[in-house]
Amino acid sequence: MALKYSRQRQVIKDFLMTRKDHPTADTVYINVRHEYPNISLGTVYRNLSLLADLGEITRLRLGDGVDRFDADTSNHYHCVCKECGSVVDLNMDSLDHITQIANQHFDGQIQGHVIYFHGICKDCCCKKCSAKI
Amino acid sequence: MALKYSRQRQVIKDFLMTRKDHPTADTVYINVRHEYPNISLGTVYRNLSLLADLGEITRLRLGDGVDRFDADTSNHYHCVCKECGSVVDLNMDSLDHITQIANQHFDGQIQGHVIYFHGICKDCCCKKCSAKI
DNA sequence: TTTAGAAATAGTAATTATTACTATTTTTGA
DNA sequence: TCAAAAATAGTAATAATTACTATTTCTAAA
Repeated sequence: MALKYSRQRQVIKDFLMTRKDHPTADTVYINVRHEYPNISLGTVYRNLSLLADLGEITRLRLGDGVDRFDADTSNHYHCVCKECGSVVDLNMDSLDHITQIANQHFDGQIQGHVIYFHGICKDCCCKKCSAKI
Repeated sequence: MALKYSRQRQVIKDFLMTRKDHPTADTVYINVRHEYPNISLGTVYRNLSLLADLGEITRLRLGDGVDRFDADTSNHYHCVCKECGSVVDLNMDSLDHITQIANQHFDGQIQGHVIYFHGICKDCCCKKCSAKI
């Protein structure tokens, strides 16, 4: 039951810390293979889940059926670009008050919320503008 | 391309309108079979997607990897019970202001948001209370 | 330093939700 | 009534993820 060190887990976490684009398990797998060629996909999934359970990374579920992972565990939100599908960080204060509002309209007990935003990312906005020129 | 009537689609929608618990495609399938025994699962999926695209029902994605469907298309939120997994309606005003707040912290253009709450539903709250007596 | 047992791995198979395919049936407008 | 378009049932395929198992790695204690 005790956690043991594994080089694979370390490589997975190190890789995730270099990325700000919230990669999927498959993307982690493809990239980590560059420096650890015979790591298995199951190992990537198992360690991403383990790290998420430990709170060392965050699992993002943005409704498209694929889990994404974020090495930044600080409290922040995300925006999904409808044009390119990218997931961009949104650094803003936690919207805790909406949990309070929800509780006033609910018979049980509300403990938290999940939010993600959707729209158009900076890059796709720029592309649209220059296309109009 | 023109939409044609289908009895199966009608039965699916009629069933969904009787339910307030946001059933999954499989739950719809199992129940609709009672009155339409040889309907196929593919037909249920296709029609739920079609009805959602038409805006006649709403598709809910609550991060557990299973789509749920709601015949109530009015603007409201949902709470997922961590004890029993039920999905309960939360009738409260739309939290449009958070989209504005998010836009102030984002370089692109935010157009909307998805929220769901999690906590303990009324029934599970009651069970916990009576267990303590 | 050796070693034994626990934990982790690689590789593969299985699972689950969903979509795609196709021959047949149903719907509907002329 | 009839023909083309749309929908269906039944089956196969897909995609993401989890489970299984023999082997390897890690680590604490001798």
